[in-house]
Amino acid sequence: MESFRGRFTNKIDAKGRVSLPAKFRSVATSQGMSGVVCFPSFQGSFIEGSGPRFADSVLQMLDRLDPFSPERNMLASVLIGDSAELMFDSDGRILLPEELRAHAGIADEATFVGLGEKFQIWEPKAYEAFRAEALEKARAYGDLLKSPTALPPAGGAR
Amino acid sequence: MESFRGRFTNKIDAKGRVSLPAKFRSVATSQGMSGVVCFPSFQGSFIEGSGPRFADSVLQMLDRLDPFSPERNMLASVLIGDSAELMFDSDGRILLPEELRAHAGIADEATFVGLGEKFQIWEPKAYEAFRAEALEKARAYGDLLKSPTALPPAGGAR
DNA sequence: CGTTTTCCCATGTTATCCCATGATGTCCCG
DNA sequence: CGGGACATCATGGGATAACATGGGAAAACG
Repeated sequence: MESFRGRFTNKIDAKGRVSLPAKFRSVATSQGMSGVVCFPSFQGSFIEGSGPRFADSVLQMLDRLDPFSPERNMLASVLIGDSAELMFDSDGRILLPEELRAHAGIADEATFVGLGEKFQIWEPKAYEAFRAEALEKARAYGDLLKSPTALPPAGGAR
Repeated sequence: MESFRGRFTNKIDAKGRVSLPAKFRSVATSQGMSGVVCFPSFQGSFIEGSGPRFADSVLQMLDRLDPFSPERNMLASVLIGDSAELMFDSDGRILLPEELRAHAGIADEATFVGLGEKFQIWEPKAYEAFRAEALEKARAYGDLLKSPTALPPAGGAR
């Protein structure tokens, strides 16, 4: 099962187009969609994106909440209301909506970060800062890596 | 169950290509992947690599965390975002990304070290130095290796 | 109509394929 | 036991394809 992996920084042209990294494109395509689903993160200034599979599971997660609860409404308005289905053109590019770009503070370059089932789109420098912090915290969170099915011996991340 | 074993030093050509040792190649292939997954170690200046089995176990571990939790986000950024899927070409070579090479200080030669479920890629001289130290430490750590048939099952994975 | 989006083509760069070479290792047969 | 004959492997280089990127023209939209 393919997943989004790796980090790529691409340019945004005058028309607002940006190449979705070829590898991401093939993941989305393998899930049966000639595009990706994107929405603003509610945790920071970046964009969350995924193929149809994860997008569907988000819907399922929402359905587990009380349909009229304020929590569900809030989450749904961001995860669904603010989301966009971005189909890639014949050259594999997508058009990032102004709103999403503004949310992430993206001007003329965008960094795509693969995270497994989903990926994120960042303003390059902002990601650089986030990553530095993540690298540090990762050590602290390392304990999570040792859980149940345990990673093979020499443990990947300590 | 095959595992990565042995040490090999190969040259990197002008295009950045390097032969994955044939034995490593067959391990990856036996796990169903015509390539390997590599990422910068956050413990030192070398590259970590593995076949799909180990890589998938990392993905599964991440899937046990809530999809939007900061923990998952940070771990995935480091473990997946910084990793690269390197498929070998028809001659069994991989193309080491500039970033990984820089992290390991690799110029025109790379040393592959098998470690069982995963392997590492080092700048030859750097590995030489590490190995000398490892040999010494191994003496002290030797006690940690308990016989599998020893009485108390030493509880879980560490 | 004017604006935005989509399609199509051009270009430079990078990655991939394909073939050649030499070195090493393996196997078989005398 | 020795000596090829042959496979495997690492390595180099030229040719080809894939990719990111820019721009013009057609099409859709309001």
